[in-house]
Amino acid sequence: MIGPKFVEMAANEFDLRRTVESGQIFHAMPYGDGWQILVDRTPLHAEQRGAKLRVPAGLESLAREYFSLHHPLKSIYAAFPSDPFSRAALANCRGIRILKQPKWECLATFITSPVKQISHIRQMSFGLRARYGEKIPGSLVNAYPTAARLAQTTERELQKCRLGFRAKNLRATATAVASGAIDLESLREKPTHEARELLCQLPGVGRKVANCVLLFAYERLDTVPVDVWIERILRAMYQGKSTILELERISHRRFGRYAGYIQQYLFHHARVSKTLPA
DNA sequence: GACCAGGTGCCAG
DNA sequence: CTGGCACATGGT
Repeated sequence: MIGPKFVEMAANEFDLRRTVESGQIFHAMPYGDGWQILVDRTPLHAEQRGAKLRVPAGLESLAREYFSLHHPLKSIYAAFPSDPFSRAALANCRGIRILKQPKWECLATFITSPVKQISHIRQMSFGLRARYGEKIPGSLVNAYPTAARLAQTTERELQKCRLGFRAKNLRATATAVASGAIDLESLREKPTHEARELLCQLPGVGRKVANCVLLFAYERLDTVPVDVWIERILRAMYQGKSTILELERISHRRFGRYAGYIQQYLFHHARVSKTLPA
């Protein structure tokens, strides 16, 4: 590709394509032999060749942090359960890493996610970016709109991005963030349960969305967001009638401190293979 | 045209 | 605390 000089970095136990297609982010663009991912306001063009990752010179540390190249994948693999479905998930999803996402973008995106397929979440993200996001030179997509910008819109305006009943929640939460009623940065230093409690006070944020934000933006790798897929998987794995909350607790206890990672592999494997545990 | 999608909030029992 | 339902939109 023409453009800035590329440098190679070591990236063992990393699968770029699987990672960006695993339902964590919704705006990665295929580009050249790799992907362009707008990380906050920095377009990150990454290509993978085996255990090497090629990124533009100067963006190595951004790439290391965003792709979480410091996570101990070998230890995480070792924590996987030994049932056939979990082994198959590991075999087929090896190399997926939990990204470190910008906090507001992650929160806002998952507020738009309830009862939507991943392709629809992608469409809403692109719509919001195109209408309200800052243009970034060299980027295929606009930045995710700031909370302040979305706080200025009206619900009717937001509906043009086809958000449906999510528009009201997104606008209200944008207002809470923009006004300082909640400080997303300060959640970083709080225990997970306290951070979750604060997030759940926001309109449109329940336990599942809060857990996605904790896992994908706050590096709480033991957090398990239980959506319809994970619910079906866990019900099959641990037969017996349990509430969603109980399923979350069971998996947290059984999977351990990387439960969120294991959850992500089970989720992605179930989706791509269209199978559930026997 | 029913049915479902990375849920949440609210209400009845 | 638990189960049931509405909520917008788009794709099989």
